[in-house]
Amino acid sequence: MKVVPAKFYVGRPEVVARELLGKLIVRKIGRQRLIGRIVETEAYLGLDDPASHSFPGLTARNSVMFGPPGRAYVYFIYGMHYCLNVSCEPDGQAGGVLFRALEPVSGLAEMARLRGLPDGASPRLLTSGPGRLCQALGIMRDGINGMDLTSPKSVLQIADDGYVPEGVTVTPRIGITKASDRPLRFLISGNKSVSK
DNA sequence: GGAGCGATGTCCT
DNA sequence: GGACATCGCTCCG
Repeated sequence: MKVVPAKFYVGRPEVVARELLGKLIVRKIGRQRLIGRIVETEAYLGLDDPASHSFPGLTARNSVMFGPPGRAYVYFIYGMHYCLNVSCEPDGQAGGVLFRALEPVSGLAEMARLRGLPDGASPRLLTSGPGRLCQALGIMRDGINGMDLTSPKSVLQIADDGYVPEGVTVTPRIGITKASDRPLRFLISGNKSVSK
C-alpha cells in the first residue's frame, strides 16, 4: 500500500475522479487508522463549470482549488456539514474532485462513535454521503483544509493497495442546481456504500 | 421505502 | 439577504 503521488492529481478532474475509484482514504487520529475505500466521486471543473465553487474566480474560500494538486479542500455547507475534495490540475488552475462515498475498511467502531451511532451500526450509514464520510473520519475545516494528501506525514492521505474496480458507472452529479446534466459523477457499479 | 421539509453557518452579492 | 456539492426525521402507504 503506497501513498498516491502529487502527479496523479495534475490531470483533468473528470479523469482523476474516475481513477480515484478503488483507492483508499487513510485518516490517522492518534494511534488509530480509519480507512475507507473510495466508491463514489464527482468532478468539479474550473472557470467553465457553473456548479463548481471555483466558477466565480479566486476567493478566500476556494483558494485551495486554485493551488497545487493533491491538497484537501474542505468546505462547510447547509450550516452543519463538511465536504471533502482534492485539488486537481497544475498550480494556478482550478479544479477538484468531491469524495461522495466510501466503503468502510478499518476502524468501523470509531467511525460509528464519531457519527454518533451505536457500535455495530450498518456500515452503509457510516460513510455513504459526502457529509457522512467527513463526520466518520473526523474531518472539518480547521486543520484539514489545504493539507497535502500526498505526504506520508499527513494525517489524511490517499493510498493505493492495487485494488481495481470491476465496473464503473457514470451519471450526472447529485444535489446541484446548475450544470446538473453533465456526466461527472463516477461510482463503482453495484457497490452497496454508494450514496442515494 | 419514498416524498417532503426543517435545521443551521458561511460566503458572496 | 439569499443560496447552498446535505442529512435525518416525519408522515404516508
